[in-house]
Amino acid sequence: MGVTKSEKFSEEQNQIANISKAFAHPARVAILQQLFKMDTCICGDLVAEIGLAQPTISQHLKELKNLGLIKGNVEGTSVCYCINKEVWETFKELFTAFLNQDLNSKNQCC
Amino acid sequence: MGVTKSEKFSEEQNQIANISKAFAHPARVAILQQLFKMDTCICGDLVAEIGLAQPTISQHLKELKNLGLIKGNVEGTSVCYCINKEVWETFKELFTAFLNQDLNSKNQCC
DNA sequence: TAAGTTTATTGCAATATTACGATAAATAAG
DNA sequence: CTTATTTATCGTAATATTGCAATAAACTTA
Repeated sequence: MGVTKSEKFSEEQNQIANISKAFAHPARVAILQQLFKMDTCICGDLVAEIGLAQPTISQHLKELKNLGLIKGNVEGTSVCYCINKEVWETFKELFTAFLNQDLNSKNQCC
Repeated sequence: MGVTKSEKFSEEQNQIANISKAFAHPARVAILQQLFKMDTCICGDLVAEIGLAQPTISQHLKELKNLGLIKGNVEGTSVCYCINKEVWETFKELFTAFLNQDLNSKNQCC
């Protein structure tokens, strides 16, 4: 118990759930928005921008990186993070298809 | 500790995170897909369709209902669930905007 | 009213997530 | 080499999520 039974679901369903998990915390949403917004990649600036402790931000960055949504590049003592465009596009298509499902018009019990 | 610090984030960031949470479990993704797919609203059929126990499905349905994504309608001893179109559309727009953010082209450190 | 059907709720166990202090690791500057 | 700067990792505490057996609640039918 307490474990998601992934094997009961399709590949697509699990993928949507996994990507959603990445978006399921406002700090990670904020990090992604910052990476989109800044014209230069940010690093520890995220710690200042978002009001959470450095280890917490580092942990969120790790999750986004593990999923493949962002890439990290070491520059001296600091690390520069960017959106991984290819992965973002792939995820976007998967998600857009899910969001744009057609509702059968007969479907009206409530 | 262990509590998401929602107050540090914008309304929009929290909204995206909350909607994402609803999508962050394959069983809920499967439930939503079924509700879209069936031409008649389903109810306990979800328990048969998805291979989880009845209380578990009931709990997932409750979460989706609390968020406003689905509506439930009692019909005799059974309950018929449907997508809440208006809420789905609202969430879709919010999400689509998030997914379609523009990447600044100068943003190339990695 | 009694029995059957369907869904919701309760209670609990297992696991996952979030947060951060302490500290390690890596590099840069002096 | 020493010190400062920046980021990652470890360890741990608090909380949230997932899953289901047991049971309650609501309704139907006999």
